[in-house]
Amino acid sequence: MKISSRFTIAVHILLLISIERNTRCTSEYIADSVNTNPVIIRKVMGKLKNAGMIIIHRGPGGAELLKPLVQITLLDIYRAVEVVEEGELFQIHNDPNPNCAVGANIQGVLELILLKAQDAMETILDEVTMEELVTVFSKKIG
Amino acid sequence: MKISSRFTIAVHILLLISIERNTRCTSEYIADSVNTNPVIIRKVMGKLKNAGMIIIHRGPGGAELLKPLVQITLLDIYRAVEVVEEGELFQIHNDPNPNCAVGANIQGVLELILLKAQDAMETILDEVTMEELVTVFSKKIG
DNA sequence: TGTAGTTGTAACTGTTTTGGTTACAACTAA
DNA sequence: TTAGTTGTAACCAAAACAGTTACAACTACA
Repeated sequence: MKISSRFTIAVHILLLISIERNTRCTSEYIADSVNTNPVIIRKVMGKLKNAGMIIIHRGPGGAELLKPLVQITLLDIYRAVEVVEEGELFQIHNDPNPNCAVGANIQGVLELILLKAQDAMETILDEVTMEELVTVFSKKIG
Repeated sequence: MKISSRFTIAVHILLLISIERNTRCTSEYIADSVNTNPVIIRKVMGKLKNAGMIIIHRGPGGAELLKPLVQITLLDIYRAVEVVEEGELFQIHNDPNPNCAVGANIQGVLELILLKAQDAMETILDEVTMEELVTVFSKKIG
């Protein structure tokens, strides 16, 4: 099981838009950097648009940020591309036998712990902003 | 995307074996409590056996714990049933364009953060032992 | 020594997700 | 008007998941 690469592709897209301000970032241009199909890029960008992060220009193509980089965390992107449903990282087996002491109580007991685990993971994502990522990249690129 | 219910099924199995010490926990008996097919149970139990957590009796059926409950954490079980590969919770898109500044560096930068996020999640699982879970259940059951 | 009951495993099914592709209508700046 | 782009539908192949049937191999016990 892996969390879909839609998430890292979305980060890639936002980085390109943020760093290459002078380039018209069309789906084709971005697809070449990500190394995938332009349609994949358009689908992901559509989700970023729905989340209010970017505006996409239809005729001439390209996109721009709608929010300051500091206000976009990795968690925001993760949510925007819907790679993991809220509170449902772990699939708990459904319909355990309610006539069994274990079956009747396991869902409630595990849910608490598993939500906590998911939350710990998502908190790390929430602590990283696109601002920080762009800074790291700017230094690398020089 | 969801982490396979193999994980919570494995916890369910270990709880049954731990709590119903006087019952011969065959795959059929357990399947009735989990509410699934006995073959599913046998497959998961096979993994718990491979991890050295239980011993399974072939002829008469049933299984017993091989480790003290304190020495089995939820992380141990999660690893035993192989629901998420080590350090690969997040799928990073492969082959980004190395001729692009973003494409050439994104993997390295993201990997660090995503490993940290995965680790935070798994740490929570590591903090819960089967001993604690059994205690919670014993109180509920009374 | 049979035999009943159980495990281990192979082989198959249907469903969902993922990543990718082709095709094309709708849009817009030049 | 048109060239280039977006948005979307409609596919495809591969993998993962959960489930099921079938059956050989095993073992306690009558």
